[in-house]
Amino acid sequence: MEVSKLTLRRLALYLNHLWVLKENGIENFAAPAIEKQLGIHHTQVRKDLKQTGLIGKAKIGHNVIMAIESIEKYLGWDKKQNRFIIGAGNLGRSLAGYSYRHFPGMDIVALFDNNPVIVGRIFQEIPVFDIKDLDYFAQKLNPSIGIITTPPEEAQKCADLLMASNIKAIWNFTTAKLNVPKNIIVETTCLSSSLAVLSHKLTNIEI
Amino acid sequence: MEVSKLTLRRLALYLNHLWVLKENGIENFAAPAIEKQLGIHHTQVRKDLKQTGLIGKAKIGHNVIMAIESIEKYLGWDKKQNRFIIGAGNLGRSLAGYSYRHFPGMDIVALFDNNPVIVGRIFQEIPVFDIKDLDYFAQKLNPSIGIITTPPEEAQKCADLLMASNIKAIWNFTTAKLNVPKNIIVETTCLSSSLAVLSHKLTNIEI
DNA sequence: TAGATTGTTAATCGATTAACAATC
DNA sequence: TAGATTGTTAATCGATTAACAATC
Repeated sequence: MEVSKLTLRRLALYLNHLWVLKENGIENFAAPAIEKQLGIHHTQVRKDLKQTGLIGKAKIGHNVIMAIESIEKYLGWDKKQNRFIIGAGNLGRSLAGYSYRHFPGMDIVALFDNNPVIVGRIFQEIPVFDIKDLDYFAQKLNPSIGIITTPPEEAQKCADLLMASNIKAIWNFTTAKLNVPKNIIVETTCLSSSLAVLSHKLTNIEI
Repeated sequence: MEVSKLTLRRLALYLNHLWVLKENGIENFAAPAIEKQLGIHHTQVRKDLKQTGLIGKAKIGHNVIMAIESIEKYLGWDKKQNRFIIGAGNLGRSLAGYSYRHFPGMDIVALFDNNPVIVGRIFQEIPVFDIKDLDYFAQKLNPSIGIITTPPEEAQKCADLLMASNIKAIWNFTTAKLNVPKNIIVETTCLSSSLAVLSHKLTNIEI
């Protein structure tokens, strides 16, 4: 059966938490403790972990390190994968800087831009190449994901370029709706959606 | 009854789409067309719009401009509200640059940072102030939302400062779990959650 | 042992989709 | 008028929570 999107999102949250536990040298964790700390029901936590193949021990719970490995493997974050970012503006540069710590398996190897002032520069140790050379570098580095952080007007053109270079997954940070064939995976992160939730709560609390 | 978070998120998506229609001078739109373009079921679209008070006309649908106004009002995006960003790194600078076009009602009036190299500079026409002066500017500008874009280790400290300056809503872009009293509204945007969905799909399609 | 935690099944809850009469 | 679209109610679907026996 298809795993739920919501489970996948929660797995990322567990990981964030487990890394902190690991850093603090904590060996085991239990679902009821996660419920307290992250506000996710303990039964839900167990079901989510089970999806990744994890089996706990009664009274003890789960081993932190084994759980991290299991979740990372399940998400495909256990092996290095090259990623490209299209659009070397502030958002692109910001994502280029996310370290293994927060995005394991997320190795940005190149930024691309069409602005000659930016092309050739280096941000967070990642070089900015000319968008015209995307295909050349794609052949060389074989990236699995292309991340689009351009203005929305450029997004479709960038998606087309990525697909032409045989990239199968796109992480879209623009508001544009991308037109792609069914075999291409697109995940759109719309920041204004999150703001909508916050804003609405705020206006209603003030009444 | 409480409106669903999912409805609020979708309302932001409709807005993105409606702005484009408005720019193209289109007067009316219908739910079945939205379904085609955004992949959201037409019954769902009508229910969501109805939440904001919109009533359509059979055979015609809804007026684009009226719908935009209704959704913006519902989300509290119809009136100017000052916002502060804590953390003037790339992500903070990026958000500072979001225009009214994508984030109406989202007026960033100040960035704050503790890095003396950055304090005093201006990004996207927004000045960076010293975090020590947060309270002074909060009294002056009365911001409704504080946006945290610092490293996760600093996030709780920033949240405490925001609350001390009487800010009631926090948009948290870090992986840290913030400890706040119930009357404070927190919305956490976890970028790695979206990546998790994409990554998992990618690993499974390759099998 | 006693009791905390596990995994699983059943019950509940909420969200999405289907069906359909009303309407412009 | 005919037919596209509306709003609403009912049916379905899926996700969350409750209950509980098993276990370490």
